[in-house]
Amino acid sequence: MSQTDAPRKARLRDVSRRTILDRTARLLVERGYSSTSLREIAKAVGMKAGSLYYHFDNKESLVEEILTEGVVHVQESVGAALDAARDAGPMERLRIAMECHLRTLHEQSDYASAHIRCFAHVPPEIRHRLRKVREEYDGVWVQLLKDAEDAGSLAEGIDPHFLRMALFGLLNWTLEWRLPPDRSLEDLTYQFYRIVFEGAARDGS
Amino acid sequence: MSQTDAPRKARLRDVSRRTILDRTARLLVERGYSSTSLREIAKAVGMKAGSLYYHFDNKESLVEEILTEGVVHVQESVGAALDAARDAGPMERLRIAMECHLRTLHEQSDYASAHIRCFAHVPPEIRHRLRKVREEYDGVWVQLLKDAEDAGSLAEGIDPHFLRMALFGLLNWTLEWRLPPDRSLEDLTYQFYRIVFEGAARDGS
DNA sequence: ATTGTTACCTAACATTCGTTTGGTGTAGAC
DNA sequence: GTCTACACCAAACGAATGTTAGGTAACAAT
Repeated sequence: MSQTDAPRKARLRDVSRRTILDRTARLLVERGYSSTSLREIAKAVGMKAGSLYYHFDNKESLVEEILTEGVVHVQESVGAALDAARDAGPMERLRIAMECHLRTLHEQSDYASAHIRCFAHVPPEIRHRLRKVREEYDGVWVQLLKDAEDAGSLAEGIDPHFLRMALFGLLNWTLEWRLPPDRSLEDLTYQFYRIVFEGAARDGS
Repeated sequence: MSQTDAPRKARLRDVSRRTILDRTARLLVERGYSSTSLREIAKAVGMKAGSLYYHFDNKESLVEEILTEGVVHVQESVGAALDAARDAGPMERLRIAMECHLRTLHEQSDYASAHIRCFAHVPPEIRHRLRKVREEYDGVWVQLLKDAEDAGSLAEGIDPHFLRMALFGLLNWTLEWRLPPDRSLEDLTYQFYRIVFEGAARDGS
C-alpha cells in the first residue's frame, strides 16, 4: 500500500531471476549452449530444474535474454567511455573503444562473453533476433570509423567494412586464449592498436 | 592373394569410413559439437546410428579424428604453398600463409573449419590433445614471424606473440561471417595484410 | 484466524542421447 | 556348395534432456 510496498513485493522475484541469469551466463561461457543443462543451472542457483520455469518460459528465452544483455553491456560500456572522451580525436576514440570492448569481455560481463562464445551455436531464430541487437552496436563502430575516415586519418584503399570485421575478429578472438596474466589489457590494447592502425611492419618493407 | 587383393578387400571399409568423416565434418560446421547427434550423422551417410560403431569407438574419437585432420589440412596447405615460394621474402611469405589459411578454412576443408568452430565446445581431454596438434602448426607461424623479425621487417615494439594471436583472430574469425560473395579471398587477404602490416591509419595520424 | 499469493519442490512426462547386443545378407575363399 | 569375414541393421539399453502438473511451505493481506 505504501510506495515501497510494490518494490518490496517484487524484490525476491527479481533477485532470484537475476541470480539465475548471472549463474547461467557463467555456465554458458564455460560449457557452451547445448552442454549447459537446466539441471546444472538449477543446481548452481540452488533450485530444482522445474523451478526455473517460474521465472522463464523455457531454456531458449533464458539464454536469449542473457545474450541480448551481453550486447547491451558492451554497448553501454563503450558508449559511456566514448561520451567521457567526447573531445578526443577519432583515433584516440577508436583506441578507447577497443580497450573498453576488451575489458567488458574479459573483466566485466559474463553476459558479453557468453554472447561471443554461444552465438554461433544457438538456435537460428534466436541468432536471427540477436543479429538485430548487434546492428545497433555495430553502428557505433561504423560511426567511429567514419569519423576517422572523414578526418583523413585512415589510409587510402582501406575498406572500412573489412577494417571493422578485422577489429571484431581481433578483439573477440581473444576469448579463445587464456590471457597471459602478466600482461594487462592496456598492454594488449596498445599492441592491437599499433598492429591494426600503425602496422606491424617497419615502414618501407 | 595378389598384391591388389588386400587393398580391394579394405576398400569398402575405407570408403565408408571416409564418407562418415566427410559428412560429420560438414555437420559439425553447421550445428556444432553437442547438437550433432550420431543419428543425424548416420542419416547423412545412409546408415543407422549403431553402424557407426563398426568404424569408430565412439562419438568423441570420431570427432577428434576430424578436428585433428583439420589442423593437418591447414598445415599441409600452408606448408606446400610456402615450399613453392621458398625464395620469396619473409613478408610475401606471410601474405601467402594468410591467403592459404583463409582458403583452406573457407573453400577446401570442412575438417579445418569444424576444428575452428568446435574446438572450444569439445570435451576437455580432446581439447588438450588438440592443443598438442596445434603446436606444430603454430610453429610455422612462429618461424614466419621470426624470419620477418630477423630480416628487420617488423616494427620495433611489436610483440611477435601478440602479432601471431592477432593474425589467428583475424583469419579464424572470418568463419563467423557470411563472406561477401562479391569479394574474393584474394581481396580479403590483401585488405587484412595491409591492415595488419602496413596499418589502417594514414602515416602520421 | 482465514485467505491468497508468492516462490519454490516433487515427481513424472515424452524424447533424445550415446551406446550395446545379437543378428543378417552378401561377397569372396576354398 | 559350403564357409567365413565383412559391413551393416534392428532393437533395445540406461541415462539425460527440456518440460509440465500438482502440491506446499512461508508470508502478507484481510
